[in-house]
Amino acid sequence: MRDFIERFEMGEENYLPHISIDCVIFGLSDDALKVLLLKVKDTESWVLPGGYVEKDESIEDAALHILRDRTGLSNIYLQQFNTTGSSGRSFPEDIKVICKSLGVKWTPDLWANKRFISIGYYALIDIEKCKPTGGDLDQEYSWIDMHRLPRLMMDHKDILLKAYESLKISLSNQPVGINLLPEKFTMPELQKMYEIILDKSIERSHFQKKMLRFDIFERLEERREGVPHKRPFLYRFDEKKYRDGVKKGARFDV
Amino acid sequence: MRDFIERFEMGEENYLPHISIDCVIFGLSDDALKVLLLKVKDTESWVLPGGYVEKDESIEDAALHILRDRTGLSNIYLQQFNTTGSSGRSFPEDIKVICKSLGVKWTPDLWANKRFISIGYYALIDIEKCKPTGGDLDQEYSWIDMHRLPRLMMDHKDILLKAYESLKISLSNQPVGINLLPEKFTMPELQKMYEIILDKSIERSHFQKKMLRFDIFERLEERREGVPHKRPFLYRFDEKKYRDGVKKGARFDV
DNA sequence: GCAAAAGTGTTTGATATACACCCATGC
DNA sequence: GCATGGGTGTATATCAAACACTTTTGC
Repeated sequence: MRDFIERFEMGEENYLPHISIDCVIFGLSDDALKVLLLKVKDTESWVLPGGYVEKDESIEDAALHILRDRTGLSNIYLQQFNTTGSSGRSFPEDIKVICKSLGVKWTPDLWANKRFISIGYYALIDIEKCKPTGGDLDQEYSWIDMHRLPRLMMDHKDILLKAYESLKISLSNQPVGINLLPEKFTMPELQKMYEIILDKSIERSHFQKKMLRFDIFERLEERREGVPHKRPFLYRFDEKKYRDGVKKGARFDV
Repeated sequence: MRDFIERFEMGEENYLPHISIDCVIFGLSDDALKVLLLKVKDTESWVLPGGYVEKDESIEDAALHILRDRTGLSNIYLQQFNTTGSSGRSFPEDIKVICKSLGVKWTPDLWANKRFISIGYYALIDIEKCKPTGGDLDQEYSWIDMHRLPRLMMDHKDILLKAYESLKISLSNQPVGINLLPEKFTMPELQKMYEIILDKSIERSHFQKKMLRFDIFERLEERREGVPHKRPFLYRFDEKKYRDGVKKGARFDV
């Protein structure tokens, strides 16, 4: 694991200047879409997990490193959604607060105070598989409901909302949402996922028929056990069938 | 108009380091989707119109400046589609060739040789309204058929293909294609635009019914004159109706 | 008159929507 | 037994796809 604070202090030598990576990590729990946020010590403000790009590292690898540090996961579904770079995009006052919380010396001419262009990625993960950590920063972290966001530093709320819009559009045309679920899932679970993210209710019978018509889910012999009422079948996403469908020009609109 | 060569020679002082903007400018002509490319003097290679970001300029403004310089147009439909930044993304040999064609001195430690992160924008324009110029570079330019691309320098072909994929996806869900047409257009013209870009034929009657059901086009009294055969009606895009439709959750899938 | 393109209508099958029915489970 | 959620079936409206018919224009 990289020692972030040490590298941060020598940021001018280690990182590409003026460029940052911000990650929006989505997960599902308690029937809600959640986002992993970090609390800045001694404040009531939160930030997105983020970092910088090493001079010999791709921007995607930089995002993957951030994700691995925060979630303990590799093999993550990752999607670049937006790069934001308005002309005066620098936040020296916020950086000051963050430096204080990290125990790092802040000066007015610190490299991190400069104007930054942020490359945004969102990740979709199965929250059960994830072991979140404060990373090297030993920060407080929390999975926070998309619809009950706290105050976020810098322009991270704008970035987060853009990620959410982007996710909704993707989910409407592609079955990316399966990355939020365990490998085996039921149709009601799949439906709930769509309903939560797209924020609308879907008719049960219609949903099942549509999904099965896509012909990208394999129904298993097993059923979900240990639940009340009738036990729903388990399904598994069939990557190959999906790719074949895409090749043939099939659509997966919800 | 900015003197690009002068600013390029002092690039280290004028621009954000390691960041470039590449623009894919799409237009329609001769029943084909075309892209504005610049020919590098004394070579058989082409490049995308591009540039760098001034230290006090937003990335979107940087793209708009490039577009204005190349097309003479402002008020352009502009869409950011991808940021590419693999770890070794530097092209000193290509930069050398480009410098030569610009009449600019090249050295191995030139700022432009360094690793660059490219922010990609595509623009949709009415090719008739456009007065393309080589810009300050006095380069040869050409509208080139998307399906007959020449050799492109650096990784510009990858960038171009990503822009095209992104355009196709957008066009499948949103009526962005109207930006490629004049203000007044006929249904057959609209249909042709979809057929060209999505690279598939669409049934005439079905297309008209679907488009009119969207309820975002206003049929005018006039018809397209000076054409053989029956004269088709002219239509105009109704921005307000479209926004209302989006608000109400209407879909515009083609 | 003829060919070609455009507007419109018709037919058939597929999908969307709403709802009904039965089944399995925990209490 | 009863409430609840899940699987499946049915009826109707809407839409997709293919095609036919009519109109309008240039030649």
